[in-house]
Amino acid sequence: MPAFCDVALPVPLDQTFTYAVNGQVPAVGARVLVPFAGQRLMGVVVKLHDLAPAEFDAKPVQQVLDLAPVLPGELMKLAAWIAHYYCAPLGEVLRGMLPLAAEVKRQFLYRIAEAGRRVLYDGAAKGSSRRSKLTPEEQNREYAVLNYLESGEPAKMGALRSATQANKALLEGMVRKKWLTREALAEERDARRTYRVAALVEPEAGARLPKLNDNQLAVMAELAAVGGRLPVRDLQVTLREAGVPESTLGTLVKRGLVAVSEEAEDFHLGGLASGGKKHAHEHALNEEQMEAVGTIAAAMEKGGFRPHLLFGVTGSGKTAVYFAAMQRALDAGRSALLLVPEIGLTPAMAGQMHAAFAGEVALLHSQLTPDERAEQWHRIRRGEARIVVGTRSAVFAPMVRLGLVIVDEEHDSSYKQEETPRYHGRDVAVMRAKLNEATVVLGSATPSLESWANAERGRYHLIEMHKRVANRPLPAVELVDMRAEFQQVGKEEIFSRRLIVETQATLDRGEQAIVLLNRRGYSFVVMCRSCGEKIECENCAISMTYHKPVAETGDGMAQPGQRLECHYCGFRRTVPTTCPKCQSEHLYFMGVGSQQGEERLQEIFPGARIGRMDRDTVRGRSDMERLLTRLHAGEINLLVGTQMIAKGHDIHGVTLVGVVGADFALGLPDFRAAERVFQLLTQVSGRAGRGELPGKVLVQTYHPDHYAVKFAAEHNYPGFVAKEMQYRRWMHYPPFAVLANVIVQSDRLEEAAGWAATLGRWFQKTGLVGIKVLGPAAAPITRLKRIYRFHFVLKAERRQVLGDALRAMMRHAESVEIPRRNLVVDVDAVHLM
DNA sequence: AGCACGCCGACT
DNA sequence: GTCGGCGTGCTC
Repeated sequence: MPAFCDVALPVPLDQTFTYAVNGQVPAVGARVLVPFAGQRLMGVVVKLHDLAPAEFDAKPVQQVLDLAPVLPGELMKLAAWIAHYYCAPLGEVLRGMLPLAAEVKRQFLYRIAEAGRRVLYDGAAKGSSRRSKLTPEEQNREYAVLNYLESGEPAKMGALRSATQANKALLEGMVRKKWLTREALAEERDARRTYRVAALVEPEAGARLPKLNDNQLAVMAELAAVGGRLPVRDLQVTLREAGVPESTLGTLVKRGLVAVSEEAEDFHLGGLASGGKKHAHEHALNEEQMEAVGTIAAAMEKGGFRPHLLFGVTGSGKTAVYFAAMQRALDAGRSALLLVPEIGLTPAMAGQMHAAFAGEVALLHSQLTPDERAEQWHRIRRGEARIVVGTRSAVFAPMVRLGLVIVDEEHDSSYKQEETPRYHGRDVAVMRAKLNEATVVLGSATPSLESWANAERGRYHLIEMHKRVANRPLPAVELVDMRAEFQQVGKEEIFSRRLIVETQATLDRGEQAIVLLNRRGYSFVVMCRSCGEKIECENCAISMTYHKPVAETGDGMAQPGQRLECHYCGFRRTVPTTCPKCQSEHLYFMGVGSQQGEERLQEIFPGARIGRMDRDTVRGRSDMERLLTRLHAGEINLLVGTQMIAKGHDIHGVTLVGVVGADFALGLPDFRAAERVFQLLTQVSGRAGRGELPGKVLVQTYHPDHYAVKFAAEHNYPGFVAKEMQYRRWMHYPPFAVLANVIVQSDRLEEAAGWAATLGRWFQKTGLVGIKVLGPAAAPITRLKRIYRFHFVLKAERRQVLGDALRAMMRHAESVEIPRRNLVVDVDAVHLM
């Protein structure tokens, strides 16, 4: 029996902690409850051994939470790989893999202390309370709490709250005064939600039906009418309407005629689930699609790790290929995992999934409650759900016999997690497939340069689909030179005359148009004409965006009032009438956001039925669903929105796409700017002409000669990628180098600057071979959420060299006492902000 | 990250 | 002489 175990805990420390095994031996991959710095934490066992630690006494494990590992071996390996590759603490990686946060609820056990007893016995009149800042009522509650605990029996906060109305702050205050002691308690709870089902009990052969009264007969008849089974809550509704008392069901249960059992709650799909398209994978596939499916299926059959890049133009029917490939995986007795970008998990996709795979599907996305998430997780772990569709973190789904991993829109930057552990879902998916010896397919109409390079180097097998389904043509793209437009019109207008004419024509023909305006809000800069100052967030070095109040819309959706908002930290303030710096009244609102676009379109096209799709109008899952339903039904014929509208929606009536200000990013100092613009233009263009009628795209641009814009207009991905590769090669950027962004941050400017300088000197002195260090420099966003930030960019030709350099830097940072939390390491950073 | 522990000013 | 507010440092 091993004497010790190493446990990974969810703390930002690059180490595991050793505990003494105490009685039951936990398995590697099982959860344990351990004492840690006066707390009780849930951790995952990563190693069992007999090596007694020399420098400290290992405390005993408090409780073993799982007999068997919650995480199978390959997920433990994947976690270790992520921790190493992304320089992240293993415990934090593991925390991100488990949904079980929902199952371990942190709680405290309160007990009366000596001082508390004295207060209670010496009586309320005595001294200390007079000086208290608490209200008399709060003091009364404190006494109630002391009374409640007087017997010496400890109590949880829940019990104290219901008995005395004490809240957390009150109890914490009493602990501080030493009236109470507090003991951390982590409690496991069953995250499964269940509901009761009533079912008719099969009568024994030959048994005579016992005598029943009218009420009882009514219940039996109701159950028989629906096939013998009905959830109790539904049955009760019917009975209430029929005037049958609820107790009747109980009577029937007692008489053995009806049985009531607990069943796991099923996952609810949104309203589009049953309607609309069905059996996408049964549609006739065209030749290219068949070939793609064949290639993927052959790879699965051969077995082993086989990465593929599926490059298919927008509208080429990649989704149908995914469905068919997943069906092949099921047929082979394997399971399949489909990753989609954050916004890509549209209700339509969920509906198609359910139609195609019914009970085999588990959906994992950001809007599940912790309980729902845990439930899906368990269904997958038990092998009940063999088709899993989800966003980034679904890459950790505990699949049984995983045979196929698909990453849809693999270029999408939402696969990159922007907090620790800063992993890239696509790259983790590839590693996962490798560990599981599964086939992996990365799909996109605009593959990332990294993936394209991997295909060119022969590491990924390239599958191409050049044709749209039903031989539909790609839309014609026309560039509108906004510099010429300005010269001709003589003033700055949001929409060009060309776009207005085309939009009008489209609406007149009874077709639909969408307009991309890739900024939220009304105006994204508020500037003072007197002093040139832009209004910045109090917490961040970021311009605040003006949001205009909107009159109450018909559907009862209340809109927030007039305000300035920081899109990074969420800080809001009222709109000043004078410049905060110089008191001048000449404040100008500049930059057009989607909200202003909508308003302007309403003025130009008063008859149009306009809808807006951005993070302000689409907050919950149902918002998106409602908007898409109205769009499909033609209730909306002109949609304006941010890049949200560019992602994957399949709306057949759309024949015109207008693009406004999407090339703005080309002016930014970001080596991926061209790639981003190309992807956005291509993706949004792909929304046009997906139905019977051909589509058209108008791109308003100030950079009509830029290669990203020109190649996007020609639907020429190979052309774009060739040019962009050249540039990346010259500049030693990915995919010709690997890169990491290192941020040094502190709420004190001098501290952050000092640490950055210290590290800068170390880099210089150490002279790492094979590494190029840029910096230290102020980060592009110098202050974020009240924290000052400096950064370095590290580039290397070899992955190994980069990792070694980062780890050496982290060791040095530790030796000069730069706290770990003030050092952010972002390997393969997508945004260098 | 939390959470103890300890130092210090405010108030009786 | 207490209370409680916050900065510092450690966690198997």
